[in-house]
Amino acid sequence: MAHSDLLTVPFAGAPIFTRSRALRPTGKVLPEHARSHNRALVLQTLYSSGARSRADVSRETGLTRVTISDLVADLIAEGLVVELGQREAARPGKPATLIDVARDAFQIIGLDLSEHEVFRGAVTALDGTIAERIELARGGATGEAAALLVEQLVDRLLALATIPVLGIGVGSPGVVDPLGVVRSAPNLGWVDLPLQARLAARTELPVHVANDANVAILAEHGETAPGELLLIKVGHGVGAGLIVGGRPVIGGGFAAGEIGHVVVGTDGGPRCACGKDGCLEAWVAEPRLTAQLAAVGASRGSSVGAGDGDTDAAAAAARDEILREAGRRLGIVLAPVVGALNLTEVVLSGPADLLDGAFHEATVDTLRQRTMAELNRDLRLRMSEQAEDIVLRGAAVMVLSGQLGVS
Amino acid sequence: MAHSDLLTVPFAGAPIFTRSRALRPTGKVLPEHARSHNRALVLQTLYSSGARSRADVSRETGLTRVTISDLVADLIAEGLVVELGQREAARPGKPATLIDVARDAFQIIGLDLSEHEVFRGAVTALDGTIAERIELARGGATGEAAALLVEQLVDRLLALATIPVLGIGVGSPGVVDPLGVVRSAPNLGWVDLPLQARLAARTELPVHVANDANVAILAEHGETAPGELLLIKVGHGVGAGLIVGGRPVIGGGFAAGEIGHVVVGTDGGPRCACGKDGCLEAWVAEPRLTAQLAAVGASRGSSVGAGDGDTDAAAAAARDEILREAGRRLGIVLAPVVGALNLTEVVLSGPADLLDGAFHEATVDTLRQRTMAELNRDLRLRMSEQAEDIVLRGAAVMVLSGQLGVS
DNA sequence: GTTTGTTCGTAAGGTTTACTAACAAACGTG
DNA sequence: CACGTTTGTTAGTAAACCTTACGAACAAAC
Repeated sequence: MAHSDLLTVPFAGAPIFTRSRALRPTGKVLPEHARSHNRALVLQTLYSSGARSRADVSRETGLTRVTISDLVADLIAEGLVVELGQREAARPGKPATLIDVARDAFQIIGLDLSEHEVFRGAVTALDGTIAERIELARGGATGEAAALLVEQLVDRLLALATIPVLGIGVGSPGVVDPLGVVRSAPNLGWVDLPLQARLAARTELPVHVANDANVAILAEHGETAPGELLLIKVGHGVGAGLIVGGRPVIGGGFAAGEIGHVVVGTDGGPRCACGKDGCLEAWVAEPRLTAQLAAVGASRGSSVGAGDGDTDAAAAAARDEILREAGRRLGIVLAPVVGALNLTEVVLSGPADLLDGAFHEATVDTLRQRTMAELNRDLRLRMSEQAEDIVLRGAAVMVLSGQLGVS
Repeated sequence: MAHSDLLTVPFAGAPIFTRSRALRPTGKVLPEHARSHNRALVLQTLYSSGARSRADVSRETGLTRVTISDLVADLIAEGLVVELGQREAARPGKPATLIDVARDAFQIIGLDLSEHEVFRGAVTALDGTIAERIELARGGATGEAAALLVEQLVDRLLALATIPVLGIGVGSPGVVDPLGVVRSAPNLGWVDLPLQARLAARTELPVHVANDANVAILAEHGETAPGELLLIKVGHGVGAGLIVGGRPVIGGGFAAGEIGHVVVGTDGGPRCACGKDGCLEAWVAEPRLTAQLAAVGASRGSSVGAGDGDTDAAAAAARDEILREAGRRLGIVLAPVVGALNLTEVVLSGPADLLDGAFHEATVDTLRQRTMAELNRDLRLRMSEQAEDIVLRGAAVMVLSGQLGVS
């Protein structure tokens, strides 16, 4: 009973439910809402499975061919789906007319405001492929100046779009509420900035704004789609995005994933900018790591120099030790989260040259040592393969998901 | 747009969503499913608001009076709702006919298998009020013997029920999957025990089985119903129940909340039965605490003795220190979870004489010290008011929720 | 005592939605 | 070339909720 994920089916004596359904029905549901859901289901099916016939979609969704035809007619009329002509394959019966999401009819604009020095933006295809890219040096701008910079970035991206834009997705640092108000972003000096409303008013397009890590996890989730996923985003700060039960976690105060200032361990640690000792961010944020590495002389990137072998080896060992300790600290903080949520997959996103070696290993080892082995046997910790575009691509997914019900 | 919690509404150019909707539509939705949802909505409204007229329900739900009348007619025919006669109040207009959930027409059977020495069970009213109660000494029974004991308990409870039984709810220790198979419960020696199926076949009633802490949190959630809630259940072991985004968290391996064997801090700790040092359970499980308290001579419960004042005061101080340290350890483990999920409410369940003083204070203090103050300002940590019946009452809620869509 | 306005619950009819049944078109196969 | 298969559409039906309308019952005002 797949639909029980979405609707309660509360007959006395009815089959037992999966417990994934809503505990409290929140409002009425009309037949037209069911139709909207089925529309999204069709788009979802086409988007993830590629070009199909109406009959194929019917078989995959369980809806009848008639209903699919009807839904598809609406979608074609709206320009969201296109007919691609007849299927080539040699099969008995009337040849199928292939249909697909109108992948080339819309572009998406994505913004990544999470980096310290630059605001990044891109025009992408529906699948997240980046067509155009702009970086705008922030130059330390904060408050209204930073907001104006964002608007300028959007304007320039819109000018680069060659076809209609489906919507704008923004990954911002800080705490962002569901209405797209940046409640608090210390680095940018934003407090209660109605970014969604500002951009929507300016562009007259659908705009979605969310926390950068929560946006990034959408890019990751689009690929494998497990029910439980945690993404750790290491950059100027440390943030997390969470998907639990297949849904993004927002948090009671809209601050889910703000894990950077949780204290690690019980043995002190470096003094953090927030005043506490041993915050996760004080251990593993990028600036701190690079500074530490520089201090031991193992320069980041290529450590090739004129030094002799011994020095090189010693430097490499010192470098590994620093990264291993940082990875260990991340594992210490994650262990309770992994245990409590019984997570199956954790993804690391950030500079690969820092995270992808000793750091990664230490985090895995620490997680395994500090959680119950039998329960978390199939826990996977991996590096994100999305590199620096993860927020931009996640922003595209956010728009796609929000506007079409597709991911 | 309250319905967007349950159904996607994916028009291009449609209003911005709350992000609480499903990311991936999981299956088709038919009008009849909408009807089921609305049925549950009516029951929910009546259950939580008490006796109302059809017109009242119409106003509260947003459905028309006609539709409510139709749904209520069905529910009355099935015996789930009853008419109570006319409203007394002096108001203009035709007097309303009050209707309510048939609170006296069904009982629920709840089982709590989480205690070490006894299996507890109860016959409750729909609201969780306990009508009859049975405790069965386990006597160290494990495996099939323990399963037979559960069946015996159910039989005896069914015999005590005076009216039809809506269903059976079971809170079991260990890992329980959504189909009610106890995947693993070391204390009871259960591995892949299909408890739900066995009891359902034996009684021909709807049966719901879940982990004890996940059941307990339903009892707590019924009262305040915030979106995010964490319950820590301290007993022979330590377990947690989680509600995130209004939904119970199950976990990728169905082991969400199994936090007892997560290692606390970075300074070692007592050796745990699982072989690791410093597991949460080794710090704060009830047997360990009582043993420690006994060792310093501050006997649990009344510490009144023949000793002089100084000794008493010293013993009390030692006792407080033990509890404070345990509470601190709990706070250390919870801080990352609270931070990552941005939880608003944490509930402690267990022996109040252990948890409700220094322990509680230390946990709160530690949580505040180790998380970001601004984000978790409105975090509340409180003792459960449900005492020992929390699992039994949660089991009733689980049945109510599963069978009627009501909580 | 009558009138007026309000409220309740129901009845009738319409719209939306997805279903079943049936069919024409188009193709491969024997 | 006849036949079976597959596709997509047409036609009709059932379910679910809506709007509109109405009788019944009551309070308040006259």
